[in-house]
Amino acid sequence: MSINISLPDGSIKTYAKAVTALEVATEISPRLADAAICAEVNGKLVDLDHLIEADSKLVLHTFKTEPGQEVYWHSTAHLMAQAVKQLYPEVKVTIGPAIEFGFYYDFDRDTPFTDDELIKIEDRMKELIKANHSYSRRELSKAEAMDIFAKMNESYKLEILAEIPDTDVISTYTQGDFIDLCRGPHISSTGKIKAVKLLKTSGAYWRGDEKNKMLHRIYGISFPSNKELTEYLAFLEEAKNRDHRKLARDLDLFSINDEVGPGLVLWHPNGAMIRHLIEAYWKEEHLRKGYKLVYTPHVGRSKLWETSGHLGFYKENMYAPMEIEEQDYYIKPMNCPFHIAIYKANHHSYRELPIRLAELGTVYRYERSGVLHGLMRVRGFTQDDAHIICTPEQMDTEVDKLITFSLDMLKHFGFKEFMIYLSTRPEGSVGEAEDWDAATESLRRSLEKQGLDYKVDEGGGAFYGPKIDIKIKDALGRAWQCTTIQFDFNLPARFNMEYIGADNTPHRPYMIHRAVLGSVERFFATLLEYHSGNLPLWLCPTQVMVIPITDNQLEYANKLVEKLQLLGLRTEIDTRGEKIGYKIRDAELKKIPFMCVVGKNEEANNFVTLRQHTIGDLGSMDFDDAVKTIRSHQ
RNA sequence: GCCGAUGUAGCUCAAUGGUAGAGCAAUUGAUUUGUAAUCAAUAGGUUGGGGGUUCAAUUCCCUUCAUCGGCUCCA
Repeated sequence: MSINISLPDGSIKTYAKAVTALEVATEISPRLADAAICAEVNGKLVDLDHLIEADSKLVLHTFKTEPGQEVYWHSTAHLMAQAVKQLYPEVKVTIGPAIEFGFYYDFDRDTPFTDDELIKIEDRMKELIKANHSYSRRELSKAEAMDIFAKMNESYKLEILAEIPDTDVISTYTQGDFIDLCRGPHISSTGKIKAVKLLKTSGAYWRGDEKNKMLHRIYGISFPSNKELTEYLAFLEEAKNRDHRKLARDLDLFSINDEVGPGLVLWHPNGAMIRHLIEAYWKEEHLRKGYKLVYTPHVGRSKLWETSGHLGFYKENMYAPMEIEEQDYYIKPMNCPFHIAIYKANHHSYRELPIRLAELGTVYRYERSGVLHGLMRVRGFTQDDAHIICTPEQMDTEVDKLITFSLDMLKHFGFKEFMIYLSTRPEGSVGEAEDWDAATESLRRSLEKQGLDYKVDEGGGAFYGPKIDIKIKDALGRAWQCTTIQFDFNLPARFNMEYIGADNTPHRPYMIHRAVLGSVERFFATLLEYHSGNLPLWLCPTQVMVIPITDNQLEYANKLVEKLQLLGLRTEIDTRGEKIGYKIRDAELKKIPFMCVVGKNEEANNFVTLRQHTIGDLGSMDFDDAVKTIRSHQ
């Protein structure tokens, strides 16, 4: 009897008896065997020393694949736990998974880990790497496992074990003197970890629930080479420079003032100009796509929020009411009830639908103090909100249009990569099953029809309807949610929304709640970080800086400014008595896309010398060519 | 909210119990400059707020506010 092992390239290797994944790898190439982290046999991740006893499909994972990275980091987490247990035996271990970048491990101990302790732990890890302990898997019964961890007094492991069905195979992994309950797989030995760095500590609740005990978490990362670690640390440094909060200070875009209040944004002239340009474009596009713009108040009577249900399910995010003439008014956390009120101000025939109401609606939500973050998470923000009210027959077309519209708009701002999620019905939802199904299928159909890659988040929808979320990936690989397209089966019923059908009887319309940018604040922050502050020309508050070399060119320079401004180019002039290098440096640091340098030569020939941000001197040319060059970047 | 760190001039940062400093920015003056920083002078502070210990607090303690990093990712 022979065993056939098929590899991803289509080739098949035949063996007379059972072989390990590592043996197969070694046969292919010693380098692969060295780089291999784990194996995938018939879709199941296993250790490299896993014995293959029947015909199988085999994939070998290195650090270059996602499963490979995950296993590598997970094994490093075990290594860290080993180091911690050696240094601080009284600490109890809990869990330590791999995450998107690196890993963490949560420990139960009275005091947090200090920076000095982190260094000690890292040093111990390096010693353990040198010792090159192998990770060995052992399968055992639940009772045996309970016995082992009870003796070690590892109560969290016992808690985890207690939840595993008795019939499941339990496995432990041991390296050196450290044993951990773990499904695996793992790398073959600690020596495979070449570069490791512990990054930060933090508090984290046991199982993420704030009712549970707070544990102490250590985050870290590891790589198969020092070079990769150095590159990763440089990448973190780069991320810091791109942080929208830093860019906002450098470019004077916005600030958040202690006296005004946390999470409340002050838009400075430069930031406000960019915002204005975003909003103007947004409005124009919406009008072009058949939306009607509306404006609604910032507060509404408690009755409205009772009807909408927000006082029931959203109260903890709402601010305390203010009393006006013995009536409670709430500042709005959402725009929907107002848009519905506009819809309901008139009777509607099916002939009028779809109705698309759009508003840049500013809302206020209570966010817990610990979660505020620059413009990404604030307490007062403006949603680019719209509500589409349509008949069931129109639903498909509307969803289809929405997805196209959203992606087109995001692309216009320079974004290229998107992550799309379809979230389906959660438990405890409201609305009819057939409505949910119809809406979910409509969303799915549109995604399929447009050939878009998407992930399904089963049960991840809002309680009132299924949704599509589009997240933007920035240059550093971080994802930010922008677009959300959500069906709502709650509010139309609560507000008793209707239209008169062709049959002359009232019908309940479908309502789609959507935001393309998400919120202007978050979108602005994402945009800044994505472009590293080098915004597309059409969004720059100052597009051209005119730089006269000496005061003798002031008149010529001022005329130039006037001409550029007349053409609609946002132009400033730097008349300070500084040297040209100084003024250029200043304009470069402010990330102004174009500089017009004018001296006596330019004046004599009626020329300008153009310089482009980050590119440099573009040479002398006449005015029209300069404008043409600038506009070519529009 | 919880855990930890931080809070000194507009910005970036010094000063470990004994009169709070620097660079950049700002203001003034000189310089009129050719592609990423000209020189000099001046001004700028209740060291986040409040309380305490001390002869003396930016420094030690308490409290409060804010900022930063975390708090879903199943052994």
